[in-house]
Amino acid sequence: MTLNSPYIEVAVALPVENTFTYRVPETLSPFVSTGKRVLVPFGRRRVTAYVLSPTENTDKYEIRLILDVLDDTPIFPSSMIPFFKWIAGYYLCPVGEVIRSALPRGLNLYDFVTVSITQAGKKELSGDALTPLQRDILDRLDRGSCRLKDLSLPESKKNTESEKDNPGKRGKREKGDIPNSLIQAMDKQGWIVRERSLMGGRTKPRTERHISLNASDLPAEDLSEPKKKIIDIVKSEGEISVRELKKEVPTAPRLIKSLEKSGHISIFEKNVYRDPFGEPVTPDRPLSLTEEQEKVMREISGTLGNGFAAYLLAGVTGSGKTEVYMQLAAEVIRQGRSVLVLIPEIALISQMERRFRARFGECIAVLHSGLSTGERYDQWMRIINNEVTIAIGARSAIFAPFADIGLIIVDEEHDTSYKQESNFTYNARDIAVVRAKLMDGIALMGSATPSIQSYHNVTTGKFTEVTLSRRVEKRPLPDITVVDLRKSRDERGIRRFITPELHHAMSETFARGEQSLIFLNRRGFAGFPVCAACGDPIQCENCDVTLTLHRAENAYKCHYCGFTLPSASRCPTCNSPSIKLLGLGTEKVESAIRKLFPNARAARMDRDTTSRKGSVLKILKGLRDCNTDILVGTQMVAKGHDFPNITLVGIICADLSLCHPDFRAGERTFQLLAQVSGRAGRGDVPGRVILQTYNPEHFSIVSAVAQDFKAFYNKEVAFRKALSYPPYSRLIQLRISGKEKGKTRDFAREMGNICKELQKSDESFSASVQILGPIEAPVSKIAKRYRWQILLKGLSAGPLHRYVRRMMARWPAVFHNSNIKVTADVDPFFMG
DNA sequence: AGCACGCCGACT
DNA sequence: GTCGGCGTGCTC
Repeated sequence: MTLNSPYIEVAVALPVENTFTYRVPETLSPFVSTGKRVLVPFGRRRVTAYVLSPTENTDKYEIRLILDVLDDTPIFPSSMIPFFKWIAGYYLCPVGEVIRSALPRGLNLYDFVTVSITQAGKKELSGDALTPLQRDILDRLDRGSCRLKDLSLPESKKNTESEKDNPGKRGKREKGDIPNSLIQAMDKQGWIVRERSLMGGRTKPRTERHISLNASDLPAEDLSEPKKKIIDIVKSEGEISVRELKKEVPTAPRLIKSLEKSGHISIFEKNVYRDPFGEPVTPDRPLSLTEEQEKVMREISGTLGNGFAAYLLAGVTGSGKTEVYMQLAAEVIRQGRSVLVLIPEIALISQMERRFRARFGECIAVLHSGLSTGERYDQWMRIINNEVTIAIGARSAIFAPFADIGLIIVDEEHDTSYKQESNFTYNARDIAVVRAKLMDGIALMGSATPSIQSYHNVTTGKFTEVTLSRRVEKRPLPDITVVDLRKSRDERGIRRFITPELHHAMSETFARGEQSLIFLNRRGFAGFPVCAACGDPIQCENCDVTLTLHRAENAYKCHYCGFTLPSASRCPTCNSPSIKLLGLGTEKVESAIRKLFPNARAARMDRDTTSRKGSVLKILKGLRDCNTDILVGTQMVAKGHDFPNITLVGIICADLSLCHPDFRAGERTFQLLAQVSGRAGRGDVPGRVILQTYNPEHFSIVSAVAQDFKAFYNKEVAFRKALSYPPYSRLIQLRISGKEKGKTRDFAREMGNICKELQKSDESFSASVQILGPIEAPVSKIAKRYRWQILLKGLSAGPLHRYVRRMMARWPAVFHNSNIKVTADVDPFFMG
């Protein structure tokens, strides 16, 4: 596309609200188009910006020229711009930030400052007119120039190391920042110079050396045998990479040089895609559908191509949702449009990707956090270059740069990993519906345990419900037994959490040669270590939480910031050596099971055992090959994996997720229990579930036991309505955090006053916006930052969002304060 | 995000 | 009296 106006509207890749107008010099004009990145002067820096559209000069500003065009082809289609703008508006985030987070990492160029020493500075080093800090800086620069940002780092590193030696910690070491004024002064003195240069753009296409035969057909007779072989291969292949060639002729890299010299072949670099796929899969064909599947297919495919529609596919585990997804996808592709499939983060190596690849072959891109930056970039470019029609991935795949999308599938739509918690917070499930709407496509959300939000959308007519209520091959649902943990309260040791009922069931299962899955939603060994002498819990230095003992690592660990304390430590309060280990985690359960079943092969699956790449696959393989009899795990085991030989599921304590200070605790508990239970008996053998709980009469647990979603929904929704929580209201949480306890508290209170003031100032706000707080966050300190929060509740999204936008516009400094951070979390998930 | 400008406390 | 801290505001 060529621009007919020399002016363009861009969004800079910085947290800046506005968009900006630049002029394109004639020389660059043919290369600029919507969706490309350009380098622009911004203030006294150069930054990367995204071209949004051509525009007119408004004469309001002095318009500057763009410096360069950074892309050969657009890196996002212009049809995505309304989507980006919608997200920016809804999630109260600058559009440049939205685009930056959507694109592959490591593409952008940015200015940075390097500092180097001058001759005058070197002379000064030998004198004695310097302060120690100045001397230190010049001394380091004398050994080599460095980035301004890195200047303060090496020394503080030394400090931490020396301080690590003595266990008497509590050292207050801030990151030894060097004041900018000092650098400025030294620049003035002429001891140092500062320069700006561009950095970044490290993510690039990978190239590989290829060879091809030259047109002039030179005789190959008098060549050596290996050289002849190379010529033969290139003759039949046409063009081949040196890497491939090496497999046939190991000495090829040396030989091709002389072949090039003699004019037989030419060598050149060619862009290649990095291959993120694991082992190849064997192709399959569409299965014939059950009557139920057929009905769902007919209902949805009948509306394909007729504009926007949203469906909630409520399908029990094992009811064959994936087959429906695939056949719908095939239909959409036949209509010439693309398909987007979102899956929960944890199921990266899920069956979904394998099954889609088996059906659709090479026309699939994958986008998930397991990819390297380069692989991610390549997958992105395959989509941009129209080489694929389907993209599968975790939440960030919602930004896959297809120009036209006919169908967006969100599998396990209730899953909390669709909510992004860092950077700008979005919910991929929610914006999937938005993107489908903007594209006139179809959003299809599937789950065995739908979220309250989505089911509510069904009752209001926003979504259409379609159901798969029967398991394929008519496997029966598992039989669930509830064990009241209050009755085993007086037991000691292992018996307290592995009740006789569970123990008995496990023995039987093991004796029959079948597998058991033991679920506990907490990792580590003991989650509540307490000093036996003074009774104080062992707490994290940086966070307001109790540490968890991890036996395998011989350390107490903080699950929020990663802080560790050697397990041999004494009580930090009273220095007593005896620490009682209360609470339990998967590690303790695993060791108890090894004691109870010395002959069984036990394994554990949680964040600690799966941190290394490939370890999940290994654990799953152990199960599949029946090399594991008992698997202990956290919620990781509840998600998306097929365990065909498991006939018993044991839930150690169903209540753990119930006691969070969060209105969604019941919903999460129900989903987790229903999902874990669904893991039992997927093979030919019916499953059995032992569910241990302290609250056998809690409705989340009762309905999970009955596998009755509707019963749960009706109770839960009544409670939400009574307290006016979502889906009967909208929430925005303002999070306030700072390093100083008192200042953070004062700031939060001040902020609360601002909120109230704004609310009173406008009648539309006083009627529609409620302010709860400020209160100290349930976890009052994380990573040395004190946390407060204000919850804003509105009966509808419009006024609530307008209210916060007004606040951000009127008190911008409040949101861009250097010491105290305020962020707005739209539709918060975790209230902690 | 950076970077400049502008206003108050502890130093010559 | 100035130096230098950081709160506030702007970048087409």
